[in-house]
Amino acid sequence: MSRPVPAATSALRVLRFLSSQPVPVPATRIADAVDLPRSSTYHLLTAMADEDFVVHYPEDRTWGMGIAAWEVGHGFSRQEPLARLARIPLARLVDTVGQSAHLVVLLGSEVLYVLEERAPGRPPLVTDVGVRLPAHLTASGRAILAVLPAAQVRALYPGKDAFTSRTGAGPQSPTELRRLLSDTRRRGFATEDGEVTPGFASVAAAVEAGTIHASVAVTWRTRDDVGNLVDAVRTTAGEITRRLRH
Amino acid sequence: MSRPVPAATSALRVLRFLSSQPVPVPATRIADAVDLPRSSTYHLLTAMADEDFVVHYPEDRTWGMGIAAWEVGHGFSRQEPLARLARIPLARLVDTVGQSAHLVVLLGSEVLYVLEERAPGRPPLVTDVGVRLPAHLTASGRAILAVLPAAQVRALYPGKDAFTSRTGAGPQSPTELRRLLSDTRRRGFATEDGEVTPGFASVAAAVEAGTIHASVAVTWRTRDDVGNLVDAVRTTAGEITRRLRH
DNA sequence: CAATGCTGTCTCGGATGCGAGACGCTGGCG
DNA sequence: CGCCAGCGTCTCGCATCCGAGACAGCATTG
Repeated sequence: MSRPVPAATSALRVLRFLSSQPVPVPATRIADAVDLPRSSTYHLLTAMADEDFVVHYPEDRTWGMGIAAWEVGHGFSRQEPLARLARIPLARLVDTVGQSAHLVVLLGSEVLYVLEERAPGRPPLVTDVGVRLPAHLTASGRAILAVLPAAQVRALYPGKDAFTSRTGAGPQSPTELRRLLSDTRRRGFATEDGEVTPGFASVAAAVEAGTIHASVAVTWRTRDDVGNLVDAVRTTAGEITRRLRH
Repeated sequence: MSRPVPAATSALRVLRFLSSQPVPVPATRIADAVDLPRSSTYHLLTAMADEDFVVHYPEDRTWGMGIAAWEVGHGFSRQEPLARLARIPLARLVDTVGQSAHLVVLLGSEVLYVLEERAPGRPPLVTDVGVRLPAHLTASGRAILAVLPAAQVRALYPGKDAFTSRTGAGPQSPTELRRLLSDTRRRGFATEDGEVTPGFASVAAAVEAGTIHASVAVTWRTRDDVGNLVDAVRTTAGEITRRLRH
């Protein structure tokens, strides 16, 4: 087994904690969150500030994210094949259907929004990039779950307790989820209507390439009249899949 | 003076190095880049992988950025007032003028692209988010430099050597730059035509709020006929400035 | 003005993380 | 096939980093 390297681990945890906060926070809060002694926290924060990963705002005695953290995040997008290759097809999809689209990956039983392309005139970023949502409530998540082996879905949703809900709608038990996913498989795409945000609906199709579990989705206002989006979404998912396989 | 916390510093340097690489790299390259002993590098990488900041690809023996690094980057965007507040005005600007727009901040004598809104039908991301370019060549950079005190501009561009060029165009000396910036100040906006990418031109206006040095720009293909963009760009810059001041 | 709570700095001794180095493994190449 | 370069793992002893705690500055409160 490998050595712990606690200082490095703490630094990374501080970064993660800070990134989850909407605004800069006092040092004591960081120390509590990361479970680190006071003095070590200050030493650590100072070192991180030297590297521009955190910024100290002396006037209001808080610490926040630094520019280097931001650059690192975008380094990931450049390096990650999925984000790199999906960008252009996703932009084309938005131009074709005139609605906002996004790309998500599965992270445990949640989906993480990795790319978003806003359609002109729409309020930007309904579901913001970087946000996580329960997979079983989103069209994107359902599209991914539908192509996973049944055993893996069972492991992610062991019982009724695993089923949170935002609006009361959506599956409430493993049985309901199983039925939903088998419908999805039969149709070849996933849907969601008002289960994430009332008044908005989505369709999604999975991107399959080896170990990568992702999906493409388009979201629109329910009251808008949208044409047939399904084919465009499936085509885009297919194209991203093809690109990932070279 | 503060204690070094070398393990944390090394971890951050590894992150920074990895984020600058277009693809995952072998461990030895990382060890060289960060100037760390081999065995320590492996311990560090393992610890970072445990926290999902890096990923090990055993099949091709390389290490790349992990999902946590990405999340941290987007935490910054959420936390940073500039990125948070500029998002919506920038989207409106793109809808108004029908061309791609972006927001940059000054970092030394370079500009860093922080936000980008693509216009429909345009190839996405001419100048990608996260990219740095020499400030004196871009409209965005010139807009910022034009509102800085002369002494600060002199400090950033001490002599002829500071003036790199991509296409041969652009200022080559402190004198030329000074004239360019005084023109910019008189006009109230900055321009650039083919000096970053041949065939593309931009206009930019500065965002001024205390210590923040940023600007908004619109870029278009020279051969396209675009109407009067200047007013829209200046209005947007003004609105972001107002939002930053509450 | 005194009291209080909180932030940031500094010191110092002991535990412990760190780096040198050896070893086994694998895949590429002649 | 045999060789070799480079990758990943492991051990071990010493130097060094870490954490307890004391202290000083600065608000805010009564």
